[in-house]
Amino acid sequence: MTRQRIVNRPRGRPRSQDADTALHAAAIALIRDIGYDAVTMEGIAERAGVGKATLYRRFASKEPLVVEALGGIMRKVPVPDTGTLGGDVRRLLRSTSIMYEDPATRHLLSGLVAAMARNEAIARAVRHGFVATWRDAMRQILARAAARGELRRGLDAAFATHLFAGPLLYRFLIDGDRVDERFTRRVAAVVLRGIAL
Amino acid sequence: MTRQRIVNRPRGRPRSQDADTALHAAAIALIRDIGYDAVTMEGIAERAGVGKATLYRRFASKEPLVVEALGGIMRKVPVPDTGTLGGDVRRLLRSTSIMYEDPATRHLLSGLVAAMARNEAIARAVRHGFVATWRDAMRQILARAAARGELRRGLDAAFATHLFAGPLLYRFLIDGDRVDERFTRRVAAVVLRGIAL
Amino acid sequence: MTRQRIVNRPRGRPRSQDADTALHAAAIALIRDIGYDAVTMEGIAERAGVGKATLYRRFASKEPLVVEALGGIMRKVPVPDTGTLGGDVRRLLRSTSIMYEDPATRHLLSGLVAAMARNEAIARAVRHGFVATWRDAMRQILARAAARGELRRGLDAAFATHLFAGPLLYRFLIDGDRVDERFTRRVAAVVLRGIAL
Amino acid sequence: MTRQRIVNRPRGRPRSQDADTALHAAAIALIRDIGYDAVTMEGIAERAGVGKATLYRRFASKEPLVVEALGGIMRKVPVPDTGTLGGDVRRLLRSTSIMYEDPATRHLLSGLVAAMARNEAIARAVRHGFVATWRDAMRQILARAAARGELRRGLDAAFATHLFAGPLLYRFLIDGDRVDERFTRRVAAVVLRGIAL
DNA sequence: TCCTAAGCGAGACGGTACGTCCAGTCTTCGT
DNA sequence: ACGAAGACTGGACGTACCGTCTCGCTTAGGA
Repeated sequence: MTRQRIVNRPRGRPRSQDADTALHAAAIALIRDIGYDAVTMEGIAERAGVGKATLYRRFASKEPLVVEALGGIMRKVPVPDTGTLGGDVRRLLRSTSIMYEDPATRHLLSGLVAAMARNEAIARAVRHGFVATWRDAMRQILARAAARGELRRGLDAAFATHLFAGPLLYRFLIDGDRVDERFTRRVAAVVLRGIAL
Repeated sequence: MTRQRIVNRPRGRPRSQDADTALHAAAIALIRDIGYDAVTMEGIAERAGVGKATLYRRFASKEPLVVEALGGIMRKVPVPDTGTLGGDVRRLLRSTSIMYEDPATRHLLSGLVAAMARNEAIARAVRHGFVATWRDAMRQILARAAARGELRRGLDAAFATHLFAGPLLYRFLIDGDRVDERFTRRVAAVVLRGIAL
Repeated sequence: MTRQRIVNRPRGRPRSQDADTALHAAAIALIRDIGYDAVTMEGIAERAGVGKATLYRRFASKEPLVVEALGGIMRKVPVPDTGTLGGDVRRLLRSTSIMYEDPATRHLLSGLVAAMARNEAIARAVRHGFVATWRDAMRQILARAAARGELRRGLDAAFATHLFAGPLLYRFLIDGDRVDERFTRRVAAVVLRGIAL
Repeated sequence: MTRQRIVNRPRGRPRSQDADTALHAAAIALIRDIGYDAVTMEGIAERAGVGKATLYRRFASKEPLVVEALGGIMRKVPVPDTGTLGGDVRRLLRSTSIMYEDPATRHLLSGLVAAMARNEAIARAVRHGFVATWRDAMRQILARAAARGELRRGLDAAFATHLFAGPLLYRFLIDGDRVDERFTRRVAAVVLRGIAL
């Protein structure tokens, strides 16, 4: 007896991978060139050399497109392992702040936060992507510190994320200031002292 | 010789105060009803029963209008004075979180953050308004605590604002979770310990 | 054991000459349902259960398809032979007018004239089809009348067609009125008198 | 006592006469350049230098626009008065045929007939415009001929229109042939004989 | 009491982008 | 090799807003 087909075998011409790639690239390029808000679906399609129908077949609006496009850019948060809690936290905050600092991604991020604030689907996607990744990194750092006896066990990683990442977000988003190393070190120092044994 | 004009004495029919009021009200109402992004200048003018020219004579775009309209709503952050640093901070955070919680202002705030992220003029207005007010409240609290000897003098109020308000912002904006009293108390406790003498 | 598929049998190759039939039927049906202009190639293909490529392999546009589809409908103009010129003409005009009157073909005909007016290929096809047939019928009638001595020999059949069929066309196309028997009789009477010996 | 306002005083900015003129001109020009069917609303608006909204505010589709635009072109059918019925008819038919012949209006006319065949509103407009004018011309000619005793009184002008204009229409629309003077003279001769006293 | 300037609501203006639909072509899978 | 399914680019559709510009009409202060 032959194995049963999984399900829903696609019929007709399959979707072009090239079109996806071109759309992602066009979206990123346009956001950098003219800013998130000035980007239009029409402009993306044209820049990508893709018909509007093809674009709309994939993305109902520009937000999901941008989320997907950004996925390839800010996917990785390297989990540091310096041997000490303080070293790990400082390095994690710093690598995050560098992302904020990068003029290339700067506008993308603020635009993305804007989109999250208004669109629940975007918000969910980001939460399950970058945000979850960050929190997991924090969880590992805390777990190792606990294993070394630097910290009590069971400290809430989500709460630690709020404490460490919140100040950076505030400075970036509300103040519009640079999130430099001096700032991340001060945040790390104060919060680490606050959550110490 | 004729009397010198003081300055730019207005000529012609003065601007209607009613129109301003109606525009503010219409903007707020529409944001609550259909969301910040779906609000259009056209819609505001119609809802306010005001000509579009009248609207554009006052506001170049919807952001300044919304900022002004919101000014009347989130003007006051009462500066608590409980006699202890901890009490003051807990009360300040709590009153802030209540604003986040209020379903009435919730959408307004996220929409405003969205606007800040994309529009420098809005960002400036908000920074010089609500944000500055909050930081001043923090400054007073810290000063009183220092005067009581609870805290060292000269602690950076802006930095304290990042530490206290940042986690709330993160939770509100990124997680989309309720900013309840338990959360504000935990933030207050950790950060106070971190900045303690 | 191979189970027999009840429904949703995947339609593959066995459809060759059925496709033509289905396309004709779909075209006719759609013209009646939604009108000539609202008919699209896409709609015809879908209604016929035929791929668009299959459709385009047969017809470059909807006009040739419609012409071919209509061929089966308005193929025959019976050449009357009543024994007198007047009888023949009256019968020919009447049978033509009945075609105009038929609510089923009415829209098809006006749509076809519309297509002729704009598309030379359609025009040629119709001229070599229905129009030529009609003129030949007229030629036979005139020839028999001449043989009977009712009419001079060599009367131009094309011109007679203009004289007899033109008024019907005008009434049908321009006035949008019914082309009833009273009308065809009056036309026959006047024109016959005009071309009499 | 002051006179009452008539009615419905217009409010807001009045519609621009320039836009109307530009739209008419653009429609005519485009039909001549690329043919009736290839003309799009978008193209008309662009050629006229007019916003699409302005165009759609005036015309729901291109047919009414074309009808209106053509109104200015084929308004006049000069009613001939040569002193004899034959002279009048020959002149009327000839001036009509010249309109058919004019390469400028040729496409317009066939496109218009196409539109009539499919759109009742267009058909009505044309019937009450050009068609009615032509029939009235015919009526005057017949009346003068009757007054001169050349013809019996009360001959149906509409029917005469069918007889005279129908053959021209058929030749123009179905055959696609030139409607030259020889043809119009032959038609005039036969039909006049057919309706003679 | 008029005059003049700037206000007012209404709505048309030239534009841009929207999201949908269809044209005509191309690609994959299954028969 | 053919046929269905459905992807592809391209472009018009008709709508909604943008920000500007007339309209006819207040509404004030100054002459």
